[in-house]
Amino acid sequence: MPTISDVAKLSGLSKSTVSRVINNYPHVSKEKRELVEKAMKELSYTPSPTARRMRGQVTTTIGVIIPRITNPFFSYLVNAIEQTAYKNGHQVIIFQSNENKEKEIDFLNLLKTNQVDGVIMTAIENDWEVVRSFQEFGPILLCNEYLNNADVPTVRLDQIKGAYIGTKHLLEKGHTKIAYCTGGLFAVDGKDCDRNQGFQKAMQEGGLTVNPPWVFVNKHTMEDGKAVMRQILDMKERPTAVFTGSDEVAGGIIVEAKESGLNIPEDIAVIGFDDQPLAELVAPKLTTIRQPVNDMGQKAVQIMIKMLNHEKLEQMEYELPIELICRQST
Amino acid sequence: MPTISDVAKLSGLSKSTVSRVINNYPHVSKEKRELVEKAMKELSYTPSPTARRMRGQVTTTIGVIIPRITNPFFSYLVNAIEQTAYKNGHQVIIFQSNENKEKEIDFLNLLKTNQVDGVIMTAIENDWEVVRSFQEFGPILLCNEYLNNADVPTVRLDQIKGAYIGTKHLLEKGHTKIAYCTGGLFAVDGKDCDRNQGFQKAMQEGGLTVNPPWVFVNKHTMEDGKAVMRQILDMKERPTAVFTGSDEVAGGIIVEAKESGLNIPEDIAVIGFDDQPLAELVAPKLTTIRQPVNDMGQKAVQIMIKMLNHEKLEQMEYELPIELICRQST
DNA sequence: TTGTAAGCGTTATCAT
DNA sequence: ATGATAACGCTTACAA
Repeated sequence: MPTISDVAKLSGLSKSTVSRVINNYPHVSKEKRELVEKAMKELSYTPSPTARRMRGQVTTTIGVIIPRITNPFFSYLVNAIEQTAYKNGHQVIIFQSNENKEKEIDFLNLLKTNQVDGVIMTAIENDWEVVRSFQEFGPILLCNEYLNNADVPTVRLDQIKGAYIGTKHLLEKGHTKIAYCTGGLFAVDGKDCDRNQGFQKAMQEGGLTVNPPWVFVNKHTMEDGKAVMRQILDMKERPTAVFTGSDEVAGGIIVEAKESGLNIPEDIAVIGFDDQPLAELVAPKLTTIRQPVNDMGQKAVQIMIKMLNHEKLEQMEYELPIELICRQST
Repeated sequence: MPTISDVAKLSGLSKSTVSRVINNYPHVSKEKRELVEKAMKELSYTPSPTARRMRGQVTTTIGVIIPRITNPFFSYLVNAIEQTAYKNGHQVIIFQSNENKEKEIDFLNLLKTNQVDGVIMTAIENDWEVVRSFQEFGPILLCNEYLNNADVPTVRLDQIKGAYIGTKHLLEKGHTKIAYCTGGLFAVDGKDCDRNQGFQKAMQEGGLTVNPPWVFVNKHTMEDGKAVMRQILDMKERPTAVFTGSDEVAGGIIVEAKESGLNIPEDIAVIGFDDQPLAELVAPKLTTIRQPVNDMGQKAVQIMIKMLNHEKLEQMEYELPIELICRQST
């Protein structure tokens, strides 16, 4: 690989001048500039980002932390982030935390060592106190995930509303025995907590109380969904509807229910969350809460870029709309 | 951020000794080593990978080029690659080419500038002659995608066989009017070409000829699948079975067929490729060709690591098994 | 066993 | 307008 010195030598000028051309500084004569450009072309020279980074300038790489890429919600979110970043000349590095605290720390360390210039977190595994301490090494932005009293810029949806309208919809269909699946626990901070609240609010308004055996926590995958349905089948008193925290789980529930000869939505209604492509694929098609992933990814990158440029943000929280998509599973 | 000099100062030793401890060189006295370790801990020091990279050693970052992350086949493949790499202390950077030649070149340039130490390509957009030229900047490995006469290490499946057993299966079910969907073109090099061959071989053996209007090229997504089905519906003479190059396309075909009141597999049989999770979700469940994504990802990383270490490879081509998963759509 | 010093490819500072 | 030089944080001959 040719270096800046090679270009300098070939063009008969100094490294400084070459550097000035590269970073197009104002005070370089047209004559010399052309000389340098010719030499660069001739050697097909590319500046070394490593060296530049060492020198302490470039801020072009964005790290994105996701739980797992095989969850379509996140693959679509990452896709939106990557596309937007690329258009703006930024590179994206994707990290899977696999819901693992240590791995998350490993990745945040890349911020510390300047491997990435900023981090977009779509989920948080460690306590906020731990994550916060990394803010001194570079900007951190929350996207999708959020904390209720945190001092971080956040791009989020109104999860309370999401769970609320979903549950309300089940109530309107006449259900009174409603089960609830969440990806998190039933009482924590942030996104999942808000969904729990939205669910409980709707239940209360309907004059219903939450039945603990019908609450399933830590459910993420299609397999989890199948397992949930098997548990429900074993119950003496079964719910007539299930609210889930993800389309994948909902899909698993539907597949297993049909396997056991149940009809959907007659015997059991199911509502998903995300509006993933599979929602249209499964039969019956899935009623679900649509999250505007593309907009969320775009917005997140736009804000991250502002943060990297040390621009002031107008707001700390950007909230995007969420809506019910009514199909056939309810 | 503390540097190696800070550690040296605090421990009262030289940078060299600290460096020796970091890279655990043999000849350091236990005494000094402990001194250094204590200082490192005290400062919570992390060596700067940027500086190390500049010095020209570290080879720990692997780039992976995929067409799009929202295709489950690739998200699962990337997942396997990432997990394996992480276990071996390697970092993975994911690039979406979006089937775009320029973007692919942009990413290969990271190899040139030492941003990544090796590249795993799961698809190739540019001509091999172009890609090959990047080999001088670091190891390139083909995974999933392949070329028939190329001098690159490759981890691949027997695509001829895959298409062959799929088509054969349709023949055995008594079909004679078989349509064919591919992600590529109907006559190129590599993976898709082999599938075409497998398809044609089975057709010939069944005494059938390929009907051009029933060949659909460049089909990738569920939407593409729906469009294909709509085209088929408009035909005077319709095929009774469709072989597709991906479960997503097959899913789209099934959804659209059901929408139009057709029964599957009675009116039209559909066979997918990949065995993605959606294969179990769609009704009827999808008959498909399983590709061992996990094994493929694992193997690819293992070989890439060998290449990075300049170890000699026993073979240039590693072929993994492929099998028919028979469900209800045929 | 340990330390000194040069060098990796840039850019910023200070002269000229 | 241009050039010499130091500095970024690390590794590695070479010396001691």
